[in-house]
Amino acid sequence: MASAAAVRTAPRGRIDKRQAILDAAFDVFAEHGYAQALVQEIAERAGVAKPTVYNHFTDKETLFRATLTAAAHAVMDGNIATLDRMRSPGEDLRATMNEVAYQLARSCCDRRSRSLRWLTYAQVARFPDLIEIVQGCTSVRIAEAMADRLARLTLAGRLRPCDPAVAAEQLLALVTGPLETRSRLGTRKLTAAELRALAESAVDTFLRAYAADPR
Amino acid sequence: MASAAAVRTAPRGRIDKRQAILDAAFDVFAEHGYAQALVQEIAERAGVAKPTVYNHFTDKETLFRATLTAAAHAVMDGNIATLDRMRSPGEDLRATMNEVAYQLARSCCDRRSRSLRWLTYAQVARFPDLIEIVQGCTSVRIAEAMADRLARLTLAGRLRPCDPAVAAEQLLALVTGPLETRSRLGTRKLTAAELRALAESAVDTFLRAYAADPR
DNA sequence: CACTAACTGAACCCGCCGGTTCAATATGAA
DNA sequence: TTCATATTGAACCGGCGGGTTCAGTTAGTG
Repeated sequence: MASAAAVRTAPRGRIDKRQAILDAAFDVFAEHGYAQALVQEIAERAGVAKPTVYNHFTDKETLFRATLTAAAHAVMDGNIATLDRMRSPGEDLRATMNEVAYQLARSCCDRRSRSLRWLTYAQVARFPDLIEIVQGCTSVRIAEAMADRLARLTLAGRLRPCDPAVAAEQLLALVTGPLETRSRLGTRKLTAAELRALAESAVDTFLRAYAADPR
Repeated sequence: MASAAAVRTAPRGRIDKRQAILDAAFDVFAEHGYAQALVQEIAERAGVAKPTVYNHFTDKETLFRATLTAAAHAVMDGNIATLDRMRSPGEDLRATMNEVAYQLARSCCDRRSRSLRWLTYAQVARFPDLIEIVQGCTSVRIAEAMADRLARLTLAGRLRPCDPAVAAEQLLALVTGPLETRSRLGTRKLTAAELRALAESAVDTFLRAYAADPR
C-alpha cells in the first residue's frame, strides 16, 4: 500500500488543466447550447485532449453541471460587490440608487451573466436541479441583499414603512424586466445611454412609490 | 365540435392532419426541447405516420418554425383579449387594474405561454429570427396595447402626466418580473392567492408612482 | 535513473435519429 | 369506375457525436 508519504495529495503533474477545461466548456456551451456543444471542441479550446476531459469529468453531463455552478458563483460575487455600493447611501439617495441600478443593469447584460441565465433556462428540462443552484446564487441572493439595504433605509426614515422583501423584488423587476425585452433576449446590444435612462426611470418610479419624502 | 367521434376509426384520407401535427409538435417540443424532440414521437402523438409529417413540413426545422409562430399568435390573441378588460375602467380604477394584472399573471403562468417563451429563449442560438416573431406577438404587442390604455387614463386625468410607453413597460415588469423568480422559471406552481397578492402589490406600487390622485 | 501518474492522439465502436424510399392502400373527385 | 393524391408502415441509409481503448509520451518524485 502507500508508504508514509502523502500519496493522496494529487500533485498535478502539469498545470491545473481542470480550470482551463471549465473555462473552455462555459464558452462552448454558451455559444452552441448543451446539445450542440461538442466535447471535442471544448477539449481543443482548452488545449487538452478529449480523454483528459473525460478524465476530470466523467461525462458531458457532469461537466455541464460543474461548469454552470462555477459560473454561478463567479457571477454572484460580482453582483454582490456591486450592491455593496449601497451600504453608505450618502446625502443624495437618488443618485446612489441610480448608480447602483445602472451597474446592476450593466452586470445583467454582461456576457457571462447572460450566457449563464440562458444556459440554465434553456436546459431546465434536462437539468431541473440547476435552477435552484443558479437562481439561488443570483436572483435570490441579490434580492436578499437588496432587501437588507432597503430595510436599513426604511429604518433611517428615508423610505416609507414597507415590506423590504417586496420592495427589493419590485425594484429589481423595474431594473431588469425591461432589459430582456429591449435587448431582444440578449440579441441586441444596449447602449450605455439606454441603460442609464432605463435605470433612472426605474429608480424614479421606485422612489415615487417608496420614498418617505417624495421630493 | 361533435365530429371528434368519427376520428376513432382510421381516418385515412385528407382530413386536416396539419393542425394535428402542429399541436402534437408543440407538446413534444415543449416537453423535450428542440434537439431532444423526436419526429417519430410527434407523428405518433398526432396519429400520423412519420412521412406524413415530412410531407406537410419539409424538415424538422421548418416544422419547429411553423409550430412556434402558430403558438405565438394564439398566445397573443389571449393576452390582447385579457387587456381589453381595461377599455372601460369604471369607477374603481385600482380594482380593475388588480383584476387585469391578475389575469395577465395567470396568462403568463399558463402552460402554453410558458412553453412558448421557453422554447424561443432556449433555441435563440439556432433560430435567432424567431425572437422577433414571438416577442413581437407577445411582449411588444402587449406593451403597446397597455400603453394605449394608460394614455387614455392619463388623458382622463386619472394618471399623472407621463410617458405611457415607459409606464406600460414598468407595470408589466412589476407584474411579470417577480413571476419568473418566484416560480423558479416555471418549475414551481404558484397558487391563485400568491398571484393575487403579487398582482395587488404590483398595482399598488404602480398607482403610488403614477396615479394622479394617490388616495 | 527508475517509477508512476497524468496526458496525448488517433482510431474505433455504437447508438441515435433525421430524412428517404417504396410498395400497398385509402380517399375524394370526375 | 377511374384517376390522382394523400397516407401508411416498415425498412433502410448515413452522419453525427458521446464515450472508450490503447500504445506511446511527458513530467514530477525519490
